[in-house]
Amino acid sequence: MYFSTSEENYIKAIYHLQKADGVVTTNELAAQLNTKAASVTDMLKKLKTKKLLHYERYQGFQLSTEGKKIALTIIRKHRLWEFFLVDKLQMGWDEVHDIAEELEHITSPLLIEKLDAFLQYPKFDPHGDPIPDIHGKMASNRQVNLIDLELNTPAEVCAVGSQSTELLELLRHRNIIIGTTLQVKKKFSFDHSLEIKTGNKAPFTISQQLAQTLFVKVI
Amino acid sequence: MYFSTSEENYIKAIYHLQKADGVVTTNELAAQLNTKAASVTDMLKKLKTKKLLHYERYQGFQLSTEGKKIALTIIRKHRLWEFFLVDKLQMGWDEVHDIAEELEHITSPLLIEKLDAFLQYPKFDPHGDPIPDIHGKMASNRQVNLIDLELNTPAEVCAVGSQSTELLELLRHRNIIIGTTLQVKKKFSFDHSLEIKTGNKAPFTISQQLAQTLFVKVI
DNA sequence: ATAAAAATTTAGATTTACCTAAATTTTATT
DNA sequence: AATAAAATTTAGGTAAATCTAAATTTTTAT
Repeated sequence: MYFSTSEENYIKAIYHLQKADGVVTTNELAAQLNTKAASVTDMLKKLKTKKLLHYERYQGFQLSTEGKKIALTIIRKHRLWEFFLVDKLQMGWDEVHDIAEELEHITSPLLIEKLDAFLQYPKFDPHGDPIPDIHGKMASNRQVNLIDLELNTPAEVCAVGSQSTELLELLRHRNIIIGTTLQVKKKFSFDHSLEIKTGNKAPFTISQQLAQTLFVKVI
Repeated sequence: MYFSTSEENYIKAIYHLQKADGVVTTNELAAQLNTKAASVTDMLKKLKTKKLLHYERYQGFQLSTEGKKIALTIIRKHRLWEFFLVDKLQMGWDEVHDIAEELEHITSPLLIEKLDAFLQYPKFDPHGDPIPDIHGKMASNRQVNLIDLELNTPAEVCAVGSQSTELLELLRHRNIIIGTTLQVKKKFSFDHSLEIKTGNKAPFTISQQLAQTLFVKVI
């Protein structure tokens, strides 16, 4: 089945958002794609008829198994191209994203397998994100300190740096447990505090001290 | 200025056709692009307002200087990617064209300069066609025997293999002189005769013997 | 529990790049 | 030179992916 560039961009964006929030909402997706909610609704209907999406109006949505499979092939292409651009063409890791956004829509599967072989089957892209293999399997993510987590990157809390009761009390208060999914929305350089978002709730702020004791894996 | 994939495909096709025929006609371009004459007319108007084309209705058309410049950047990208696919990814020279048709529309100029450097500034693509440099300059084409000229590739007659009066008489009859622009439209394996087209005229057939005495440069 | 606010969907337009069919212009032929 | 044929353009329409504005549904807050 053929997918347009626009369809592919929606599939990929839904994949990333549902990793963070479980279920995705129309406005959230519209914001992610810099488009309007009405346009999103149109595309959701289209993806539903193509059986890529579980969607009931007003109820949020998620990719189907087939949809996730498509998402992973696109992410695979994106990350392989990023690796190529940095490793072979000597570009900076910070200047390759937009180019890879275009390259990921090139259709030939043979091209991607040849590229993967040429690059010697890299496991991580230049940002540290794992590259799915041809079957969609990928290494689990590197564990990073919350302080180092990139903005708007969904991650899962996987370890804490201490077991002090004070820390655990604070975490309980913030509703953070091992396995909680979150993103950093802002970094304030004045005091290195972070604005955090978990699930669909309103963002809140945590201190540098707290962030330094938390370890996360990018999802 | 931004050009859509479709605009770029038209520009490139016009460039190749005008190399062969001097001036391009609507039906010719429609045939080349597998589309309809009416669609071509629409696009011609658009390219004219963008000042890429000299066009008066019913009178044929040609790229402007600016249009040619754009065409050369697209051809540059196409041929560099073909070189990459064959030289680095080990693909066959016969399986890279369609992939390069997609890759040539990737927009980043930095990408292309980095790619050119990575490939060590190749002068010819895997089909023997010269690769324009960043300024649009390219080596003159390799001289090949007409028998070996690829289908639908505009070429210019640049030498004959003998000066016999019989040959010259035949050439005069066929209206072929040094500098004549032609394309091979068909190859008949039964007797190795070729169907040839020059300018806007109806195609005609020439024998294997005649083709073997003619040398051409791809334009 | 209900009204206000927020989120989502529907309705109806717009732009790009196509198309078919009809009209027009050019070219070829008698 | 007139007319038939071929080429080209115009007119009007379609599908994809957007948009704005209005209507609907869900959520939130009193």
